[in-house]
Amino acid sequence: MVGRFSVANTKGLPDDMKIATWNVNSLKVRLPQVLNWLDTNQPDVLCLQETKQEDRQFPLSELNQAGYQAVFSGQKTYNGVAIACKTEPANVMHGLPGFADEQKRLIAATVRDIRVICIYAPNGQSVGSDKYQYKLAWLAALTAWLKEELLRYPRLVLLGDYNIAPEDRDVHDPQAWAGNVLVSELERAAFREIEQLGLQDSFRRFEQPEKSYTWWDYRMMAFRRNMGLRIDHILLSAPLAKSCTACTIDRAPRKQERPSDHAPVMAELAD
DNA sequence: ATGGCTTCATAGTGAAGA
Repeated sequence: MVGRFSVANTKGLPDDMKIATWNVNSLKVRLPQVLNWLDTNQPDVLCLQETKQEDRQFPLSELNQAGYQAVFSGQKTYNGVAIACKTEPANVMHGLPGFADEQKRLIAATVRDIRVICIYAPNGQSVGSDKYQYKLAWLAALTAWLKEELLRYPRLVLLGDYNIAPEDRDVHDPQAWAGNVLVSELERAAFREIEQLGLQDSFRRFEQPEKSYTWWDYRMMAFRRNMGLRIDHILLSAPLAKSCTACTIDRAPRKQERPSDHAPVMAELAD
């Protein structure tokens, strides 16, 4: 499909879109890997989470040199989200409307004709904790807002670190994790509510290897033993899901020196 | 075994992540 051009496309851009997400666990530390990954994979859009840096530190010129524009919403130490894209982003929005929050967890922009929403959902720490309640409230506010956003932008992708493994097959050891944060029934119900808005998990639209995960603990040699969770997702509205030709997890960066604990996920769209 | 590792922070008796 690469290199296909449509008559209607006056900018001469291909109709294909590669849209990716990666929790980098500090953009400062991971920038060389991010630039390398962009160079190798050439996505049209890369959403980043846990950039962990204030906006004035954001490596905009490095990304520009790599051929990407970027919008970002960061803070010191924690959280932080960004969208890097090859074309001009429009209608940029920071945070969840109506949800007062110091934590930088959402940024949205229109790239070409697609509404891109980059999220870093709260971790929740432990079931029943204050942070767990905050996670559920954040997800509820996200879902309520998405309902309107989908009316404004029918071609919409919601991607990022959801901090939810939707099903037992997304968990390396479902018995050990049962009832834990990231897999608890209320979190999974919140994920299904998002799906019920008409957003489809692009990864599950295709045949996938068993035991496919996007996050592995740094400890216990968890990556080598594939003790992981699938918690990073790319959800597509119906018009985009129809044109999705692939969704893959790229484990290669997790094998490198000083990796993020998350792997990138990428979806490919074709008209 | 509530640990293990990594980051950012500060110099802790660390905090948080997932």
